[in-house]
Amino acid sequence: MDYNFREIEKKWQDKWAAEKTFKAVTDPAKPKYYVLDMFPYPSGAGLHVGHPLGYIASDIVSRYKRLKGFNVLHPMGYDAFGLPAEQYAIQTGQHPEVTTMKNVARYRSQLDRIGFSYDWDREFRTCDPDYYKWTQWAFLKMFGSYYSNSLKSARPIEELIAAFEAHGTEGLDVACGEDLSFTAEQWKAFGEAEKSKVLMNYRIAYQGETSVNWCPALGTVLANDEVKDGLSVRGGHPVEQKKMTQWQLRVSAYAARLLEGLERLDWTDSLKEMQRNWIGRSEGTEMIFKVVTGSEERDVTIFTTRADTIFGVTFMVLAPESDLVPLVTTPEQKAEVEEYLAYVKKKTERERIAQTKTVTGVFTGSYGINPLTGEKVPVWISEYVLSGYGTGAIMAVPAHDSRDYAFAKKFGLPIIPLIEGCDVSEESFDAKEGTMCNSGFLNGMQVKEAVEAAKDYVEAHGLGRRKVNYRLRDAIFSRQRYWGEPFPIYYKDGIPTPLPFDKLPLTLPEVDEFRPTEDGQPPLARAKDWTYEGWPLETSTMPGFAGSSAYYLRYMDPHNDSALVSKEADEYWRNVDLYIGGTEHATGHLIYSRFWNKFLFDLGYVCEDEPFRKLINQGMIQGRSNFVYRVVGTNKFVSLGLRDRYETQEIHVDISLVRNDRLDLEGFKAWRPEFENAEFILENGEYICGWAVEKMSKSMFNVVNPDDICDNYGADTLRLYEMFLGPLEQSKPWDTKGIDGVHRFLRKFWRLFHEGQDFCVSDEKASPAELKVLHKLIAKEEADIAEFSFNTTVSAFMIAVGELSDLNCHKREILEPMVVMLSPFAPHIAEELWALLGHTESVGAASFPEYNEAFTVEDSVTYAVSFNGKTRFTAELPKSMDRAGVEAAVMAMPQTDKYLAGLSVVKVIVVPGKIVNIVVK
RNA sequence: GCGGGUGUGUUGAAAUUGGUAGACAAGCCAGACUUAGGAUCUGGUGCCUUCGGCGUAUGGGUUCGAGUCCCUUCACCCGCACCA
Repeated sequence: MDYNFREIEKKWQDKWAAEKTFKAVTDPAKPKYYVLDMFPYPSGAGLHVGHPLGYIASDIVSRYKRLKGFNVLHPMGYDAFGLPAEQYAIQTGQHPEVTTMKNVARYRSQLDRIGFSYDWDREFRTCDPDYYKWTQWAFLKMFGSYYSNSLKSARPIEELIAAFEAHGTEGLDVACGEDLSFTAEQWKAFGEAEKSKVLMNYRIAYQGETSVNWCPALGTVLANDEVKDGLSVRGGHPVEQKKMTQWQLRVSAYAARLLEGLERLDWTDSLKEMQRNWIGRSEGTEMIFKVVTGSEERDVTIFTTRADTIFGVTFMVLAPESDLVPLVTTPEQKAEVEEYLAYVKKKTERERIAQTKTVTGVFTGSYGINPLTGEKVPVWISEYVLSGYGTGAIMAVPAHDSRDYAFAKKFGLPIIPLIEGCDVSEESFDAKEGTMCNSGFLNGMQVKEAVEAAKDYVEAHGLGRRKVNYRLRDAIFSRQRYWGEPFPIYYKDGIPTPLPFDKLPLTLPEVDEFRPTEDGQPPLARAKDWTYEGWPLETSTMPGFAGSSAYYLRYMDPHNDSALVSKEADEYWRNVDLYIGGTEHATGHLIYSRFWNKFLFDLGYVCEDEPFRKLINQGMIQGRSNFVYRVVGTNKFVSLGLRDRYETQEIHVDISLVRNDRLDLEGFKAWRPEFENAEFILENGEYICGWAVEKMSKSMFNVVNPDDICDNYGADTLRLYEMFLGPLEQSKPWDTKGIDGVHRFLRKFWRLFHEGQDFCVSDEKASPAELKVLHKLIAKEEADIAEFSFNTTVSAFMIAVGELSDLNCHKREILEPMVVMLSPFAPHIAEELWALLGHTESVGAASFPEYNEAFTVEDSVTYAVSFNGKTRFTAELPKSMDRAGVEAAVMAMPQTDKYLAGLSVVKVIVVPGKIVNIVVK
C-alpha cells in the first residue's frame, strides 16, 4: 500500500468535520490553553502560501498541547469589515456583504485543505450583526464612562455627573480634552446641550474637533497607523490634514497603563519597544511664560524636558494650529502671520514630511518673559512645533537643540551656549553632558544634576510643575464609509444620544449606492429612514480596528445572546496564552485591543487586564520571482549566463513555467501571444532564468497557491515544509524546490510501517538502540516546541526515521509513539497510521510519550583531544571516568605521543564529557 | 538622526548556549536500475593542498578553547521620525 496522501487527507478532514473532533468545551477539571491566530481579512486574491505559516505553527502548538493534556481553545474567524470590499462595491455596485461572503467561503475552503484543528463551531465574522452588537455595546459603555486618574480606572459617567452636581470641577483628577473649570451652581445652570458638550470632554468615547488625516480619494478619515509616509496604507492615496469633528476613543488616558503592562508580557523585545515608542513617554516640566502683546499680558504654558537649559532661551515658538496664535499676533504682524498660516494649511501631510529639513516661520510681534531671568524673548510661529504634543508651545534653546538651532540660524536669533567648552558655531550641542555655565544658580553643575535642580527650582518657585507627557494620541473612531459598524447614536435636538442597549444591534441599512452623497455626506446618509424615534442617526461608521479589538473574548462564548462573554467562560479561558500574527499590527490592533480589554477590565466585564500573554510574530514568506532576458528590440531571449553579451531587458516570467530555474520553452511560447515566436539563446542546451526575492504578488507572477501544493504533495507535506523552511519569526522566500525532501521523508515514515504493500508492525521488544532513537526525539521535540523552533524538529524526525530504517525497525513499541509525536506536524498521515495500528479514537486523544533519560544515556563519551586549543583526534572513553582518569587515559594514548614529540606539557584541562586540552610548549 | 535586529557553503539553514562549525534538506557531481525520467537507490560535495593549513562580514580583545562574550569598522533589514 503506497502513501496515498490525497485519499488519506480527504478522509480525515471529512471525519474531523463530521465528528467535530476539535470542539472545545469548558471543562474546569482540565487546564486550559488558548491559542489564537490573528484572524484574516478575506481579500479577493485568496490565500497564498505565505498566509498559513503562522496558522500552521499555532496548529502544531494546539495539537501538541492537547497531547499534553490541556483543554485547548483554537478558534478562527474573519475580520470582515474593510475598505477593499467597499471600494469594489463602489466600482461595481455589488453589495460588500456579497463580496465578503464569497471571499470568506474561498478562505474557508483553502484553510480546510490544510487540516487545521480549529473549533469551527466558534467561527464568526466581524460583520455579523450578532457579533457587532457587542462592538456597539462596548462603544456605548465607553460613551457612558470617564477615566479617573486617581483610581487609574474607567468609571461610569454618572459618578462624574454626581461630582459636578456636588462640587463642580473642584479637586477633579480625570482624563479630559481640556481643563475646564466651573462650580456646582454653574453646572446646574447649564442647559442640556451645554451639559452634553461638557461631558464630551470626559467621555472615553467622545466626539470632538481634531486635526485628522483626511483621505479625499477614499472619502474618509484615517487613524495614524493607517497612514504611512503621507499615504493611506490601504490603496496608497494621498492624505491631508483637516480639522473635523469626529468620534474618538480616549486611548491616551490609558497611556501609562499600556506602557506598564508591557513589562508583564511575553512578547519580543522589538515589539515591546515599538509600542513603547508609539506611546512615547517623556518626563519633563511644564513652565509658564508671561507673553506681552502690546499692552496685554497672558500666560503661555510650554513643555520641556530640558529645564536645565532655561538660561539659554532666546525665543519661543508656537504651533501654527495653536489657539494662542490669534491672541498673541500684533496688528502689525497680522498680515504676515495669516499668510504663513495659509501656507502651512495648504501643505499636505506628505509635503510636510518630505520637507522636514526646510525651516519656515513667522514672528508674532509679541514677547515672552523668561520666568527665571526676566528677559524678553520674541515669540515665533513655526510648523516644526506640533499642536498635538505637549502644549503646542516651546521655549527655544538654540545652543542645545538642533531644531531650535536651525531656526535661530535661519532667522538670525541669538545663540547662548550653556556648557563649558562646547562649540556651537556649526551645530547645536545636544548631548546631556558637561559642566553648566552662563546659567545662574546652575553654574558648575553637571548637566544631569542641573536637570533635576532646575525642575526643583521651578516647582519651588511656582513657575511650573513636573509633567509626564505621552505621544500616544486618542484614536479617531469614525469613518465616512458604508462597510463598518453603525454607531448606536442618534441626535436628539442635535445632542448625541445613545441608543438603548436593547435596540442593539443597530444593523446596517440598505443604500442604493456606496459612494458619499453629492454634498459630501457619508454613504449612510443615502439610507431611507435612517432615524430612531424620528431623530437622525449617526451616519459615519466605525473603523476596521473596532471589530478586531475584542474578538478574542467573543471566541470564548461566541453564541451568547446576553453578554459579550459570560462570566464562567471568561473566568475559565481568561486570556490568550499564545497569539500568533504579523508585526504589522504592532501599533494598531495590538494597542487598541489592549486598550479595549483594559477598559472592559475596569468595568468588571473581563477578569484579565492584558489580552495576549505570549505573542509570536511569524515572518513573512516572500515570493521568489523568475526572469527571462529579452535582447532589446528583438524577440530573442538569452539565458542568464550569457546575457552580459547583449543589451537585455529583464521580464518577469510566471514561475509555473520554470523548474529549478530552467525555463519550459514550449510553455513560455504558449504563455502569451507576444512570445509565440520567441527564439532562445541557450547555454548547455538549457535556458537558465534569473531570480530575485520579492513580495509575493500577482503582478510579479510569483504567487504560490497552497491548494496546488496540497494537490501535488499533500497538506502534511505543505505543513512540514513551511516549518522546515527556517525559523518561524524570520522572513524568508518561498522556494518550492526543497519540498521534495520533506515529501520523501513522509514516504519513508510510511514505509517504516509497511513491508512491500502490506501494513506490517511487529510486537517484538525494542532494542536499546531503537529506544535511544525514540527518546532522543522525544526530548528534542519537547525542547523545540517550547522555543518554537519547529524547523529543527522536522530535521530531528528525518534523522530519527533514517536511523530506524537503518535499524530495520518495524516495532510497535517505537512506531506508536512516533505517530503521536508526528501528529501535530502531519496530522493526516498520523491519523491514518494510528488507525492502522488498531486504534479507534483520534490520535489527538493519545498522550505525548514520556521522555526517559535512561534510554539516551551513553556509557561512553567522545572527548576531543586538543593541543593548545587545536583539536587533533578524538577519544572514546567511559562516561563514568573522572577527570584524573581521563587525563591519564589520554596521556597514555599513542596519538598523544605523536603530537607531543619534542614538546613539554604545561597543563592539561579536562572538560568532563567534552574536551581534553593539552597545553604544550 | 534615534531605536531594534541580522551577517555562517551554491541555496534554506543547524550548532546541546563558550567545547570536533556546516547537522538536516535543496542544488550539483559520479554510479546503479532504466527505452525514458521532474521516478527510485548508493556514494561524494566549504576552500587551498603532499604532509598539512585556512575558514562563521571586518579588524582587534578576553579565554586552554570564540560562530557564540567584549570593543572597532562595514553591509543589509525592520520600526519611529521636527515628540521640545
